[in-house]
Amino acid sequence: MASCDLSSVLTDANWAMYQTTDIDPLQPPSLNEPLQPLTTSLFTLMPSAHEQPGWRLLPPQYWTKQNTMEWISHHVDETHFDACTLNMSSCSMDGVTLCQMSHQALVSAFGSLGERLFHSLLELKAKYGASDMTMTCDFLNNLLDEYPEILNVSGGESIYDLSIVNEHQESAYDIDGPVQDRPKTMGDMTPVSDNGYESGSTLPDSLDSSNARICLKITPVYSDSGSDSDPDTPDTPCPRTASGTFRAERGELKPSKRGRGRPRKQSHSSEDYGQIKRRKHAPRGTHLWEFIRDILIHPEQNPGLMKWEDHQQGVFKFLKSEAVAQLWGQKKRNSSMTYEKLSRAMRYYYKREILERVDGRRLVYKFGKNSSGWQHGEAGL
DNA sequence: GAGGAGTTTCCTGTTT
DNA sequence: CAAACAGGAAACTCCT
Repeated sequence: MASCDLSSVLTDANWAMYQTTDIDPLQPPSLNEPLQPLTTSLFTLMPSAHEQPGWRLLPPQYWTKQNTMEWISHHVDETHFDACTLNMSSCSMDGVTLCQMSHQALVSAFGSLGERLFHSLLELKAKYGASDMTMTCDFLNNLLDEYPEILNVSGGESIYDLSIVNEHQESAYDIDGPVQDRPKTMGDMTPVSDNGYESGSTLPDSLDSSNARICLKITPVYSDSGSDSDPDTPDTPCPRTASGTFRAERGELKPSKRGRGRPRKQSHSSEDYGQIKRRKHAPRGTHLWEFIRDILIHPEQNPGLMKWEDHQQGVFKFLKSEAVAQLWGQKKRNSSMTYEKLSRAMRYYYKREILERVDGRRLVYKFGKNSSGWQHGEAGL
């Protein structure tokens, strides 16, 4: 019963993140926090920006219940703690509540995991400090002061519009929706925020996604002015996603064939962001095939995404290929992931015999001899 | 910093 | 005709 409730809930949380079109976009995000408008809008937007969990981006006191659960899940994973022993109600608290918990309270609520959670919480509190949010906002405001063009591409946007974002939650979530469903938004977004690649790789943890989201929010402005971005500037973002949009929308922009291969990532000069330091690389996570395997062995957590065609043989099928790709993209913080790209990576596994071909069957793959962990029926347990 | 693994991105062509 | 499949090529991130 209580068994693995946590993982279910956590998965639900993940799903909520993925299924952003369905999640409570209008859910009042409990904005009791004493935040200023900019802050409020930013942090309302931030947590679902990418796969990067909100708890990594926010000070604990600003965590939502979901953030808290993600955080707990993170430690459950790291310690291989048996989540089944956890009481779900203990996990369902926001950051404010969490921060008020004593060491003893944490231990009694989470057992042996509580000790670790307590220290993690201490570290996070120390790391962010109470003023971090303010600093973040200050930085963003300074950034906007220094680079008003960020908001002024079409001459009218102001920081005020950022707070408007918060008033229109559907917009906020719109930018979170599956990329496939919002090519224009993303395409339009890229000229400013994102050089057409990973957003914010040049921004620090606490800022990158928030910044990206600001840009996301204001991007509709760019849709008509994208060409205004100075084509003479060496660093002119000419993002792939955007160029794709442009190509589709503007015949005259159709360039000669682009070169083969992955486009070179736009590099910001170090001065671009002043003192901003480059974000540390996220640790390499699970591999794609493991991600796929995990979806298969936890079908209850990923309803309708994939299914076993022949579990004994390791044959499985994508039911919602794009959704799986989006989920994978979310995990890798890559909002432009598609099934096409994912499947390319899958095909590389043939050579390594992690996967085997299943001829003549679309969306069907088979685990190969170099894969593991899918054979046993831990699924659903 | 080099080099390798594991993707990611894009492309062209083929098959279903 | 669209979607999926195949696989080459090159860029990129992360890790050792």
